[in-house]
Amino acid sequence: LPVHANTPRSSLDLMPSIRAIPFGQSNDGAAVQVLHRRHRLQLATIATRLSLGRGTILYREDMPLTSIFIVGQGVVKAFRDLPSGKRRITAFLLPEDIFGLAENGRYVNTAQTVSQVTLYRISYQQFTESLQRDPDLEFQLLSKVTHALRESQRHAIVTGRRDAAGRLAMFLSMLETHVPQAQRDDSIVVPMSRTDIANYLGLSLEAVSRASRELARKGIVTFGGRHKMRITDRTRFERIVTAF
Amino acid sequence: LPVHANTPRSSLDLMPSIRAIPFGQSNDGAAVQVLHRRHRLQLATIATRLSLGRGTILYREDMPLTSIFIVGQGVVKAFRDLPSGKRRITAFLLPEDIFGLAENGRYVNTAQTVSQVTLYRISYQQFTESLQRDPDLEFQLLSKVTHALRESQRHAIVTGRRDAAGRLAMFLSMLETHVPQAQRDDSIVVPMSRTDIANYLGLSLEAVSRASRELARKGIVTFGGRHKMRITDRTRFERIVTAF
DNA sequence: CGTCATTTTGAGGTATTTCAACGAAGGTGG
DNA sequence: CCACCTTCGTTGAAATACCTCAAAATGACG
Repeated sequence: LPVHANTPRSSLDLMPSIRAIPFGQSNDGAAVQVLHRRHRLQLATIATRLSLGRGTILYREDMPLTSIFIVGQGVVKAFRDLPSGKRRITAFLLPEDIFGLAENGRYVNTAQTVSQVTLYRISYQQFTESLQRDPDLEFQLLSKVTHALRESQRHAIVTGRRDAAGRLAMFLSMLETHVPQAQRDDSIVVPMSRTDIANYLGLSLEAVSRASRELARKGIVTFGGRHKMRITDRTRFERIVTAF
Repeated sequence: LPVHANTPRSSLDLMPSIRAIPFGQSNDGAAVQVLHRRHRLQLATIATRLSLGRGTILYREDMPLTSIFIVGQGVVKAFRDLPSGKRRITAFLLPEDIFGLAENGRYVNTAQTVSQVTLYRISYQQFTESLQRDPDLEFQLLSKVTHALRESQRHAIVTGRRDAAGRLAMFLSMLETHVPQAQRDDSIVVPMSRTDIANYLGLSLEAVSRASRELARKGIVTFGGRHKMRITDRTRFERIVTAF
């Protein structure tokens, strides 16, 4: 499945900064902030760059932990499939996020690319060795995991809302803040499918579809295709996001 | 409000191990595992021991970060009050958990004691200094925050269930695993109120009450007062916990 | 042993889930 | 470049489960 898998490299330009690092004996998640230049350089020397197509599985739940990953471009989803057949996406990993959360040496989620993605893969062993050699790097990682924890709590609060439209609005608001927007206009890129959004928000696909239509019908947002949207009534949009 | 506030101490016996440490520029949560003996000793020298009654507010959302806390005995809840008036408990902090999650120098949740509690308070500044001096301690903390992240994801999955009885069963199951059980019999201590449980599970108080009654009526559990319960049909209990 | 807070119970309202089927979009191969 | 096929998304209607409101009952505390 890996399309490209180059050997370790040292080009700083190609090694992205890190936003989040859930890892180690347990965990996954999305984190934040940027590593210092020298940390990036250090990690670049032990990272393998990957370019992967949409839908590629990086690892599955319960598989032995072998590597952690850093997102360069694109979006990855981390999810768990429940006995009922339902799927719960625990986090979307965006550029600069680091992921590969594990527990007792096994990944706790399944990771799959949502779009064409550029990734940096680092063997877990080498990663931990780097951490032990560099306390500063470790502190950066700690900050990132902490941030991921905050994000996870936020996620729990969003899914606690009763109204589908409100949950969707909060999700779109989060996209606007966190997803790199290449656009010059004020449109927001929605890289994931409606199904993915439903699995993230804890709603049925139909509920997400209806909520989208509802926001559009009320003139609050406009969709330009399924992966691009624009907020046309910021006031009412914020009111919905906040009103809970 | 603090009932007792002794000066810093160095008694290792009285300084509990740490289970979770969400802290720093952002974050809160519950974590896991135990610090090494010498770490506990080190923290004990800078910690202040507190003995607090039920319902004591330790800090409020948006207040400036001044200290982090470690639970010795008892239970603390971390929550956010939403504009609608609803309250969402993001985590229960149990013995050995460390908490005081903040973001941009301000606590992200409000922390309040659920029962009579013994706490260790450490000034944030001294805490970070200890971390910088001791990379091992920092690594332990990283492990704990990572664990807290896993717990938060688990919480999100629990609240994603549709059925109240199932959510309650998962909650009770979690209590059985994590809450110190002084009892010699197989009964489970439920330190928090039904209202707290409702706020944690994202249900109404009435729904929790009805779910409790439902489990009891079916003979799956038995309640001995509101704060003690016993699982009388382990098979069906596990079936409910797992069936989702 | 009385008061206050918490919990239980009942009845009705509402939003989402389900089930089913149609429609649109994206990808592949001829 | 078009047709076909598969996946994804939209729509409609009924069922379910929780929420809300209101009131009684239970338990905690002093």
